[in-house]
Amino acid sequence: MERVTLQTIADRVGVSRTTVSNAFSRPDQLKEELRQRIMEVAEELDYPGPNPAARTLRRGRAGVIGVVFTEALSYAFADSYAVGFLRGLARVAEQSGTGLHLIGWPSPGVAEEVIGDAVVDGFCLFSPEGHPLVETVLRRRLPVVTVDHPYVPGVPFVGIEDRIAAREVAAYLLGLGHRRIAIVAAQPLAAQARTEARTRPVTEEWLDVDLAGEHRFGAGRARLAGYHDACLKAGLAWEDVPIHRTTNDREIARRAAQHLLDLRPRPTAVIAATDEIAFGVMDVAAQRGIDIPGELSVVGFDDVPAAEPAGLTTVRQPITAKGTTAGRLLLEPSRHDPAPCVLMEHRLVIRRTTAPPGDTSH
Amino acid sequence: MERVTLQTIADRVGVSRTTVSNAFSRPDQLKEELRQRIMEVAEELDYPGPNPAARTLRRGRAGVIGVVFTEALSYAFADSYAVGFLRGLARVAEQSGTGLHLIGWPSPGVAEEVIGDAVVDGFCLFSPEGHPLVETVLRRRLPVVTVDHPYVPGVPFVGIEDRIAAREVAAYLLGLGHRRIAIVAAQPLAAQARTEARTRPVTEEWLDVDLAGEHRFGAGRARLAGYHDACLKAGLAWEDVPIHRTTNDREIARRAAQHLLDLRPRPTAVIAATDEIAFGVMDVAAQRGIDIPGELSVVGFDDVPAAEPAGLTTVRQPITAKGTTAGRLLLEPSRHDPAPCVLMEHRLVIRRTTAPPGDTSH
DNA sequence: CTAGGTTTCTTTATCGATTCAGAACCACTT
DNA sequence: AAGTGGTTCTGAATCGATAAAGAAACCTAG
Repeated sequence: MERVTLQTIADRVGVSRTTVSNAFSRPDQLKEELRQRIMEVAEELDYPGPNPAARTLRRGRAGVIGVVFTEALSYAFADSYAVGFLRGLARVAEQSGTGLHLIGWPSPGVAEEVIGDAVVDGFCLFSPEGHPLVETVLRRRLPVVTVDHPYVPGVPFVGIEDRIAAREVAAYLLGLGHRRIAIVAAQPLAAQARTEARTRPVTEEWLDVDLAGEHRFGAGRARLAGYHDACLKAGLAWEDVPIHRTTNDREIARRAAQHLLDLRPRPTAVIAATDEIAFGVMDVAAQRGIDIPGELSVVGFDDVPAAEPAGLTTVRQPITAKGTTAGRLLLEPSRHDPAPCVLMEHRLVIRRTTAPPGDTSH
Repeated sequence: MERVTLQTIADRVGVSRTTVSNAFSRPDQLKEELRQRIMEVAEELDYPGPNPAARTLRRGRAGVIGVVFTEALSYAFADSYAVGFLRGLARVAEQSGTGLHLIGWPSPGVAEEVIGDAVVDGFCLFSPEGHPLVETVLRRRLPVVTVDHPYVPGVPFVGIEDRIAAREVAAYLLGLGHRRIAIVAAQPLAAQARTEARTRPVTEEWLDVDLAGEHRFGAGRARLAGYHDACLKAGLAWEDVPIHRTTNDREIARRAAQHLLDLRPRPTAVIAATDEIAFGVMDVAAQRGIDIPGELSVVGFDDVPAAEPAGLTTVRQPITAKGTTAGRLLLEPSRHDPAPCVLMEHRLVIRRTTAPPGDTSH
């Protein structure tokens, strides 16, 4: 049996293809009676409706936006920060009848092809710090918005002032009196691939935080720069601050935490570059019977939903609002001339995982 | 400036359009030297790569599957059960280079159009209990897999034995000695729309649980039927069991919980049809200073990630595995003849929110 | 030196719709 | 009778690529 198309129906009813097309897409363009007849025949022939690919090709509009993650999607769905962002993005997309096409980066090469083949009207790049996919996406010459670094000239941007926020949270710990502070940085997979294995001390290259315009680098790096600023100001030698890096994943972060809590003397505080990582640190502390905040203070970053019940001191940023803003930037028809660069608010939220350094006799 | 297509490049280089196409899609079909030259010209003309819509039209394959939710996406992303499912689905999709097109149902009418226009090779219907979108999706005549009810004849299905599992969890509570049990059922929005406002006693119609083949109805209904079975067996009059229904949303569930905890005598146990709802009940209990499990036992269903830290007694079902299974069913090339109906394992997980009825003097 | 096989590129025929300009018809006015 | 304006429908052109088959050039071996 041949495939049923508009033409099949047109022939059967005895009208032109155009008229059948109108019956589906512009019912007001033809007599109700004829439309009825066409619909009946369509039903009879089991016509599945106008082919979306053909329609998209002709119209030049897909009604879908692509959301590109730089890690595997299965990771992204485990990360409440990413999910919160999607929530916001979905809200505005749905309202305008726009679909969401999610693209992850499970392994090098796969996503490149998917991006090239994605039938979309624009892309949202989620936290693509230094990732090769950025290039792939830009080559499509479609509207793009970047979320959370890097700032690409000419491309709309949504983020927060990571460096400043990081400075605040580190300053808060220092203000409590902590001096033996350890850092768990979130280094994106892409950067990691370029250097060595995980959970090893951060390389100088990646750690060269003394740079202007950190927006051109990742959020991870910007936060690190902020921690650095605060330490410097408090008179702490940056060389004395142990730093480990890890992916933004609770389980993987645990490994880094093991190393840091093995240090002697043990740090009295750990700064985690994300909440997810902070949870990993707390897991290990709990497992070893280290009291938080009595023996160890922990701070995170992001204020994901689970942070509140966990009592985690962290930096709140408007996760969902980032999504809605990014969505609006992408869907707005107006051509912004200087690409907008939206910097959202953040706030230090003090909960129960931080206290002045206490019992540290180890 | 005119748009750049394969033809533009072909003309400029002086070869046929097909050759340029091959340069992009089948590099082995032409001399490396020529390919280089074509790529150079493409670069020069700022060609964004072969148009995906045109490509899809010609190839007849999109490399994308649609995932249809029956609520707004912004809700779905707040529901860890849905997110867990997506995680599993994403895993298998990514491995085969398949994209994910998410479609929600923010308000009647919008999704229908999006579904009709979705450039996909198949659909995964997520828990579409009695939802009108099922029809819309089926009309596309593409491969479909249904997750969690209803069972549509001829359509592959993935789920668990909701009724049996629900029976178990209710029987457990009854076994502990509870007699004043209240139920918070999860009624899908679609069914709700057909009846009245939320948080009112379930209508007889929806509640007519005494039916064979509950697979044809929703998971919500199947679970209710299971609770019913257990009560009946324990000699509890079904009429005496207060039931409220609500959406699967923590916040909305709180309202239902308010009503139930206002009852005098107050129930000693609450059966929630999902964990998310159970959390809502626990929120209200905490807010009113009702001790769990001392004064009130609570059980959920699903065992979402947050259930463990919360100590919630619940029914575990393989959330992520459901996603991978659904994905495989959809991506597998083989035509299953009798549509497969995969029933996965479940298990009652007893934690800290349940105990024999204790202090109930109110 | 030629039959047969490769490699490399071209030609022709779609994929399935939408757009846009215009034809045919109708009812009314002047 | 001719002009005006609307509705309803048609035909041709187009969206941007890929598939399949064929032609030309180039090897290779007998």
